[in-house]
Amino acid sequence: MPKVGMEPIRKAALVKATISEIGRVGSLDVTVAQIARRAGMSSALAHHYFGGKEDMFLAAMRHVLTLYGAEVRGALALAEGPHGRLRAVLVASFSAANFRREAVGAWLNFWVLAQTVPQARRLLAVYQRRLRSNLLAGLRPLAGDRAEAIAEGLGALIDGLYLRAVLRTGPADGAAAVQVALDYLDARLRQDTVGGRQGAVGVRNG
Amino acid sequence: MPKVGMEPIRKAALVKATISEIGRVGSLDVTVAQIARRAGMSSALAHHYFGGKEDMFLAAMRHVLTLYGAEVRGALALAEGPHGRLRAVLVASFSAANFRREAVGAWLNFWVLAQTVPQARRLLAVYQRRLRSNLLAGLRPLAGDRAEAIAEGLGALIDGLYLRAVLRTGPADGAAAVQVALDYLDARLRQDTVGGRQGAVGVRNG
DNA sequence: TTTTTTGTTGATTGACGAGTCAATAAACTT
DNA sequence: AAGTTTATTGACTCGTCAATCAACAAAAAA
Repeated sequence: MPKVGMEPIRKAALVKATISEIGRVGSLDVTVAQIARRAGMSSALAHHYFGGKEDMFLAAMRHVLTLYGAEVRGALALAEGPHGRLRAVLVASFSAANFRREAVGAWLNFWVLAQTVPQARRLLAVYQRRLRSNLLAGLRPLAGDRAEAIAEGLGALIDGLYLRAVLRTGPADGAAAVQVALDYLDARLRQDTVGGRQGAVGVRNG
Repeated sequence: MPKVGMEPIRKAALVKATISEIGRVGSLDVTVAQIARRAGMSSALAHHYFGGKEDMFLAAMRHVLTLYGAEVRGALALAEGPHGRLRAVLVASFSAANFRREAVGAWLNFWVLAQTVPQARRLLAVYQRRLRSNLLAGLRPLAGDRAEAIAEGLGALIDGLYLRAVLRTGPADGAAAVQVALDYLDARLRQDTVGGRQGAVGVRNG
């Protein structure tokens, strides 16, 4: 059977299997054997192609991140104007592909991984920077110097919506999540046009 | 040495040690031996007082949740008016005690646990319901029928801010988090008073 | 055709960890 | 004093799993 040029195919299969298994089990407590089996090969082969389990995790994370990045870029290419670009980022973030249970579960566990594995932390930092920069690009023309603050809140809100999707029992509702994010955005931008400084909730005292 | 009435003391020590170790290691991959050692006893004794590792996790989770609930209740007792109550919930959520690295790290891992352990999921659901209800109590007088939507967003935002605190290297800045949440609140409430239906970002087309 | 490179796996190793048990001892009861 | 309950641990069992290895097979290069 040994055909040649298997390496990329097997690696890709392992990456996919890693994400699947993490999503299925709901934690990083997946064995290499489990992953390998789902990818249709022996555990020894998995070890052959990747240095070890951690490398598989990192490769899986990179893959999820790459897919996400590609989707955002694609949506951004078609978007017009600051509003359109912001919408695009949000829609892509909660697209069916990125917001499905499996991916979200994997995402949560990457967060856990990032607490201890510097490589993972770096990858997550890359994602955050990219998200922030994408948001800022759309926000600056609309909110000026308040763009930074809005972007920070919006970024956190997106992460929070992901987090909450993990717990929901049914299938994740991307459209609803987008709506929540858009409502936030709408409110913050409107706030700017109104122009008052004093917050209705007493923002500055306390 | 065997004094009598040790049970509650040992259990409490184990619960605290569990939280500490999860926070320190950054994952649920803590051994019973580690927890027991930090609590100053043998692993056999830990097994004696708790049925198993999972029970320790759940007890730890319950404890964190209890502390959080107590802090919120305390803050709420002093608060006046809807604005004050909302502020109180936010300030308590990001108080030094609840927002310290250790607790936040534990929190993240409870989320992971909730993916597979029904008990854990139920506990988390309790927290979410309570938070939601606290927020709604403050929001309804201020935002009427839009309270639900605002509460949902605010809840997700809070969770997201927790999530992001996990990744930050320095000490968590609770005051900054509160500010972000208040800005959100301020914007959403103001939005109401302005009264327009059509979103500035094109909220309804999609 | 020999050699080398690439693909592939079953079997094994070595470590680690959850949970159990038997044994010891202090305190409380009768 | 004898018996019972509570506290406590070292040692052990049993399972699991990451990682390695030796061996085999096919393709490519020499």
